[in-house]
Amino acid sequence: MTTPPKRKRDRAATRAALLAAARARFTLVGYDATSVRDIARDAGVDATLIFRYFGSKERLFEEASQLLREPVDTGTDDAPAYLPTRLLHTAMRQDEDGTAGGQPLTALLLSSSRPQCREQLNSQLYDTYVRNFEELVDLPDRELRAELLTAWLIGINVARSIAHTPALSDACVNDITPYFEQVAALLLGTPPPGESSP
Amino acid sequence: MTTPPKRKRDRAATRAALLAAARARFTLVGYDATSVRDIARDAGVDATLIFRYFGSKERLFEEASQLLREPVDTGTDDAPAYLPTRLLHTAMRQDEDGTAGGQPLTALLLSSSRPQCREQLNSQLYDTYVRNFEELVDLPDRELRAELLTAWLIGINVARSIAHTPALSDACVNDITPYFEQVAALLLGTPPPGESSP
Amino acid sequence: MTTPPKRKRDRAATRAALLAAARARFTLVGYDATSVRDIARDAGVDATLIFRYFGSKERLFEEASQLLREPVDTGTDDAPAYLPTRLLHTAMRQDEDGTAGGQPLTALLLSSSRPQCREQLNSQLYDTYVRNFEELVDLPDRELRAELLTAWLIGINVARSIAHTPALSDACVNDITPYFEQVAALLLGTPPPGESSP
Amino acid sequence: MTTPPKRKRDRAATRAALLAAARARFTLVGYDATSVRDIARDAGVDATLIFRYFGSKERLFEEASQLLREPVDTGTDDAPAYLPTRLLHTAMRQDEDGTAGGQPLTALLLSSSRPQCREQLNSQLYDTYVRNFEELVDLPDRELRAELLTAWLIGINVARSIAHTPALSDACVNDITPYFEQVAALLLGTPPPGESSP
DNA sequence: CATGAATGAGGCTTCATTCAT
DNA sequence: AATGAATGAAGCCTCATTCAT
Repeated sequence: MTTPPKRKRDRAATRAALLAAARARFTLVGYDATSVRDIARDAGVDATLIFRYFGSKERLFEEASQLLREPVDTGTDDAPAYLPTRLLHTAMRQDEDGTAGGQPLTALLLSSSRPQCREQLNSQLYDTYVRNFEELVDLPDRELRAELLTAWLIGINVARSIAHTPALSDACVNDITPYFEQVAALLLGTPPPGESSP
Repeated sequence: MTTPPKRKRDRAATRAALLAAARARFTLVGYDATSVRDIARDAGVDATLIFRYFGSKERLFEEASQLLREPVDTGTDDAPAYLPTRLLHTAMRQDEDGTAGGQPLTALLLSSSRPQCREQLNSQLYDTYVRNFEELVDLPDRELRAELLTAWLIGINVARSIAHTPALSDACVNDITPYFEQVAALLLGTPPPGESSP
Repeated sequence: MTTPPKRKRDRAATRAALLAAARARFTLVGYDATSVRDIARDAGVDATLIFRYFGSKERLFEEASQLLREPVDTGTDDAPAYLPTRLLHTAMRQDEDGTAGGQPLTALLLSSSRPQCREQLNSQLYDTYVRNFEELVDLPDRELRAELLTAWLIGINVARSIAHTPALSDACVNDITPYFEQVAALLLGTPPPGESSP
Repeated sequence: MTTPPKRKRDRAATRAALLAAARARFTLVGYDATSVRDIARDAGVDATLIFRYFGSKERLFEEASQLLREPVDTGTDDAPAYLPTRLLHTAMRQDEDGTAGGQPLTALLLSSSRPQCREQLNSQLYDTYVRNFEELVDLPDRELRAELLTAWLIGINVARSIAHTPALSDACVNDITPYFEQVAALLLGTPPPGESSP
């Protein structure tokens, strides 16, 4: 790519650069191990601007880790059978962005020494995954089943972005989809989207 | 007796106390958020002794997370069908220990900002879980299937010890075992241990 | 009309607004605790204009505290017996101005960490009070007597604008005048203005 | 004096040195204009020790400015006529300590941009001076009379330690006592301690 | 051997000030 | 002429670590 020599005097661009750099760092090493100077250096600007634009490192983190708050189109009106698959894509979205994009889930996990992050992680997991899965279940142990499937998405994320286990790191969404759909059907008690078998 | 009232620990006991305190703290909040003074206070000794006995916080962490690595009896000679269930117990062991015991996986995850931890996490996951699962598979995508099941164990651990999702946090191993055995059978292509269905 | 809705101040008005805002802030919390952005916000203009118009915060302060220094009509030609009373009015003038006016003495006191302020405070005290009192005295210890009376005016000012002691804060000049005239007469060795006794 | 080459590894001595240095600086230029590094340099120790021994700059200030809290022997049982004189000594105590001692009143005044300091100043003034004066008065305007005399002590302090007016700065307590006793008698309506006239 | 005083590096944050638009 | 983006210095504070005692 053609890196511009210096992006200057552009509020929106600087803010975005800081946010991107923060997302990348936070996703890579978490909150504590990231210094505001690191972020600023990556963004190519002065560290003071973080406070100008975000108020504090903490608020920058909140904003950077809340990308997942994109409403997660929970299936407008197509068959609910495809909802699990769509959430799998959400949890693995990192691929499309490239590494620099930053997976909010990873960032939150790596920053979980902070109590606020644990809370945010918990509520975000519920809103994004558990709640949606739960609505599909019509069996005993609804909550447990939903959380078990959510846990799997968490684990897939960890394996890929933190532990870097080889097979899962190399796999793309389509490689995993058939397995996921089978297990989702089993846990939630729903029929799989098609009749495909891996 | 002539010994002063304040108990005078011998070298081994002090070392062990420090190690235990370190393990507990690292499991709770990870490397960065744990200070040597925290550990020393928990152990009831002076912080300097950490450097005397371990050289540095870093080496204390290495040793503490080594200790966390127990050989995991990989199924001595009983039916291999029970191996997944045994590894589920390993991943959920936290309950029996109480919080202070320290879940190796949790500690490593919370400290994953450190590159060494990632490597250790990766190799430990492989040795403990992936390798064992892999040996049970006799289908294409052996590695991927093994890692997918491992990812689930990771996720269950995270959901319980970090995110604290309600249903999974309250569940005990026996609540989860039936689901796990079904999914394991599905992913690994092995018959479930009994004919039980949840 | 073609002028944009946001009022476009002319140079003089902006300068005056900054000066007024500066005077008020400096009087309230002194030099160190006042930031240029505070002043600019109060004046409703951009902080840069402070540097454009005054060069630096320091020079703004100098000018603002110069403005505070009004010539103090040292008794044109009426009976000198009324001079102390007039100076009491000067020292308590804050009431008439309202808070925003800025009491020179208070501003200088609160900014006395700066050496320049101390000098200015010293010379201003001399010019305004000590010198005038001294000329009334025809006894030994002229200077000391004049300074003792000046010190009282300082203390009254501090009690009212900084320490906020209740009775003195609520009192108006007329409540204090009789006491002051008695003490002034005693210290300066002059007859009191009238024969009034409190 | 024979400055010790280096006072080392002595908790009490280091703490005392820091406190003395802090008192001096705070008395000289107030809270804002004093940096912890300044204090530490004056004390000849590392700035970190301020946090080790006092917790924060703020708590160091509180401790340093509370010296006046020495109970101020409010006249055990001798004639109350001597109380004003004793309080004059308190307000001028700086002489005995030398400049380095630090007058808490001065420190509080120079730090009055901080709201906490204003409160502390107010309550300390009341406890030390106003309340004691008030008890001597048996006339109307008790509170006002007491505050007026207190204001004078404040002003004398300011004139000597901040404004440095020449005559008052050179004077010692005995030079001022006769004037003070006369004025105190006048304001409080009490007979002067002896029959002395200046 | 053990205690704890001392240190230096680095973290977050705010401020006055300059420079491009 | 005026706005506000950018900067560098400095401030408070915490941490791991070393050094006397």
